[in-house]
Amino acid sequence: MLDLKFIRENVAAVRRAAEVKRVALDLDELLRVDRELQDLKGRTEAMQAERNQNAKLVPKATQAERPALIQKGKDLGESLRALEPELRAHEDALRQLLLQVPQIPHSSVPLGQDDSDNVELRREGQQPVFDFAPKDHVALLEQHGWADPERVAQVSGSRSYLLKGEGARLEWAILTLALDVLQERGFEMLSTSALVRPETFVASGHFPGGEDQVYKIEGQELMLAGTSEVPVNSLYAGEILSADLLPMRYAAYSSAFRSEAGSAGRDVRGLIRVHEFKKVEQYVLMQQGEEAALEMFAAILGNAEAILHALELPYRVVQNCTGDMGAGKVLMYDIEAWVPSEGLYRETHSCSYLGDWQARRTGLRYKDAGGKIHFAHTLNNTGIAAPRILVPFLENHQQADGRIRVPEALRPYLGGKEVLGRAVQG
RNA sequence: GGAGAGGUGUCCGAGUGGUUGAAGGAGUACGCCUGGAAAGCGUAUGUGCUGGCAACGGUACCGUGAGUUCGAAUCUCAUCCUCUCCGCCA
Repeated sequence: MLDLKFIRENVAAVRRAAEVKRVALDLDELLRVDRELQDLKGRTEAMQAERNQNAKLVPKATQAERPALIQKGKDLGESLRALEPELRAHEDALRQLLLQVPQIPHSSVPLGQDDSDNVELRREGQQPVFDFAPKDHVALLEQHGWADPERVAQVSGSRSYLLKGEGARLEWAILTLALDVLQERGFEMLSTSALVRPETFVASGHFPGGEDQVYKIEGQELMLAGTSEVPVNSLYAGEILSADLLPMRYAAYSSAFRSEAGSAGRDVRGLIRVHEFKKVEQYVLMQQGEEAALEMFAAILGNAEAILHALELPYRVVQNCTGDMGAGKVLMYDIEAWVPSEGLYRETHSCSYLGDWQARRTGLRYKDAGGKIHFAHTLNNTGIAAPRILVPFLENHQQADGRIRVPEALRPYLGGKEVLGRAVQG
């Protein structure tokens, strides 16, 4: 959501943002509804003023004067009621339109239609060179007995996963390592529920638009969040925080649920795209100010990179183009880790700066030292998402015998083991 | 799931139909006092929209939504949440 005044005064910029982000927005309709609502409100408030004045006269009036005043009050009430449906319709319409208004992208964002227009910024780490035929992660899981896809499908359907033994411990170890890295860097751990109210999705910006990606709980007004960004974003909804509490930096752990409606048959095999996964999300609430925000953006990007470094995974950093960045975002970079079996990089992290777009929806403000009130700015980035991270992890660290080398930084989390799994010949 | 109590400003807390945006206290800010500080004293201290250069107005908001009324924080209904007790339970 953007400031209505800003929209009025920057029509061209908003129009362009919607265009390059490929957001369907009838800006002219918005402006029209806004003008009409202003007019309606003016008339309503004038009548309310008159009604209030009139009502104040009643107790002072003599018995003889009262009936006339009360009648006048009734008439005013009648007129107000008559105006109400139109007023409400305009308010609703404006709110709906405002929810569709995209954030203005940062000047550095490349123009583009979709993820094929994203721009690679840099590559880090060495892609492994194997002197044997490398296996894909599904084969590796199978070799070590760490997964059981057929039985899981019977229990939970497709796009569900199960990890066993060392495989399960490995997932746990990686999550814990990520949490430790973030904690060292000043992030407070949150363990959050994925079960949230529908309005929190509106506040985060996932609604309207992402409804079919979300699981709804039958018979309850609760839904399952696809990221802890949703509950954390709404944690301070409606509050005016003291500025000295900011920035708030959270490493929020939760399960994440995604229906994957519309992903058709993509990535059904293995651990890339599952309905329920575990994620540590970096979430930052801070004061406004682009310079500081961009520094924070770099910091949370750096945190994710530190985690990948610790896991010794080759990756690249990609800047998302306007068409692939989401309506609410000012700036967005993805981190993609190298997946040898596919010979390409796959997204493991997604780093975003939203300006005050999210906080306006959430109603999250803070009071600065001078007593002025501003909307907070929000940023988020994946800390680590499992099991997807296991895909590059297993594949990059496989050895000729199929066993998995454990990077040094991860060994303390796995009882000091340097290698996982059982070897097979040939 | 059953029974009861309650949700008011940054916080505590008064307020059961009329001039209450809301007593009182705490906190905070500024000033006075003081060698300095504390205490004390004085003043100020909600948000959105809207009118105005401004001073200052108008309007809405006392969990949320609907209703009754000339007029609602105060009455009615629904709903969400919190607390206590019972039940169940990882």
